[in-house]
Amino acid sequence: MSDFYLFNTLTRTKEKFEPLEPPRVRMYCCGPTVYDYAHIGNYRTFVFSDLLRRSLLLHGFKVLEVMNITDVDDRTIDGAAKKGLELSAYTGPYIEAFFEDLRQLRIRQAEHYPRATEHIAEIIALVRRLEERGIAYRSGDSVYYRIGGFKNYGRLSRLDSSGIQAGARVEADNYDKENVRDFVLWKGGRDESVAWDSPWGRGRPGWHVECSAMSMKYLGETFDLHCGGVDLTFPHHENEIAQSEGATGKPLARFWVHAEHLLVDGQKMSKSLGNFYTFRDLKQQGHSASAIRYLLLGTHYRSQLNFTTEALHAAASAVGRLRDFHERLKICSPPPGAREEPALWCAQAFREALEDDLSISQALSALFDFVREVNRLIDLRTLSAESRARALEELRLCDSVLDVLEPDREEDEEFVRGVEALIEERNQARRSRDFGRADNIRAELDTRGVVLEDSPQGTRWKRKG
RNA sequence: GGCGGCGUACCCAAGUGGCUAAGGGAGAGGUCUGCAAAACCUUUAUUCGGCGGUUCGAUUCCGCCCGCCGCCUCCA
Repeated sequence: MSDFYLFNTLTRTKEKFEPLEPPRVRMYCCGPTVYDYAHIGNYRTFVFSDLLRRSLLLHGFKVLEVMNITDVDDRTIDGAAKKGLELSAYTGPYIEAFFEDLRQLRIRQAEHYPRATEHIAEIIALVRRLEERGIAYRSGDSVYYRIGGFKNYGRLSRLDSSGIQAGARVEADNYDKENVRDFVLWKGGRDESVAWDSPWGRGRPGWHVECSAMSMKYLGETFDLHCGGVDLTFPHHENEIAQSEGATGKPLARFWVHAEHLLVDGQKMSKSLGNFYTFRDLKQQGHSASAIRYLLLGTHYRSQLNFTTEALHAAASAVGRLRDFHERLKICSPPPGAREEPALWCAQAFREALEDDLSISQALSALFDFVREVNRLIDLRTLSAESRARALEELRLCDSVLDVLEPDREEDEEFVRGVEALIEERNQARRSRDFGRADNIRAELDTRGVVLEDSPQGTRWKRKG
């Protein structure tokens, strides 16, 4: 079997990836904070983790994936307070919306989606463990992590203390801490409605600690890989390492993999610039989920991805090309006696590209070379039945990662009957050489968003765009 | 101030110390078609931000400059 390589943020090099207990890969991905609808920048990261997951599967690994749902933090608490809702009543709809977006974007489900609010006991246990080791200390009503007690602090992000201090924004409550760089594990004494009992009084968990507690619960003290957006490298992942390794004395994850940011029209997405989009916004503008998926998938994960309307249209066209090819391959009738084409493969090159640090451009290049070649053979009518079957299998393998071939929506029966009735009427007109009538029907269907394709095998139709 | 990334055709985007600088989109011409669509063929970078250097040879390595972007305590 070939090897699988990934760029490891810990070493800043591309390394051979091997799980601790092959073939099972245990991975943890930082998920959403459910204070609002997730935006396309978030989905860039989640599509990346989906690509990683599917590439691991294509390679032959088994995957156990955990993605956390952060349902308690300042933003969710503020949001709930503003609307006068209980925290869970506020976050619930956003959690549902998140899963619906994942479904439409065809991001495969992780095995577990633990929520912070459902793991308070585990979080408290972890903080106690850190206390016992002398790494956590109490100050006021809160508990903090003592950076000085963990010698590897800064190893992942490669930020030294001077760098951190030079650019530091000063936190409002830093006077509670022994050192500005210390971070909070348990926030107490805020007299908020959102609080749990703990050995330190009522309070709530700090941001980073949930991931340490939950990854440990579902994946063990050491697992294979941890991924998320680049901005999480510091402080979130650095702090996760400090918490987990501080408590266990064992490495947290062997590989850290980070997805670069998405830009919109060349700039960081922000509400003030007016270039802030949720997945729902884009759907509303008429863009298909598969085009969005393809666009998010198509740029290497360690490069910034510039999201533009033009690129979205290009992605839609590329998906259309693959789908047209798939349909054409399914219906083409191989002539008897055609020779098997030995050169007809692409899945291996596709897979090998992905095994090389998810080189998606190379993978797509191999796929499209294949599409052109097979189309050519179909045109020449030299594609054998065996080659056709193999080509379909090759395409299926590639699509097990891309997942863009299936149509985005279920057609409702009434619409389909209407379209098919008009197609039949048009074909009668064509048989009687009434081309004016035939063209009128084509135009009518066009206004309904339907494009026709006449072929020796009959008339096919598809949705425009 | 510290750390890091990027700049390849009209757009997106791979890649390599020298063999025709992938692939997708868009445009142009052609084949096919009643018309279309799809598909195929041809075509669009003697050139890889600029200037130097190393080298027989650099887009690829080194230096400087210009431009863009990110991180440096709660942002994917």
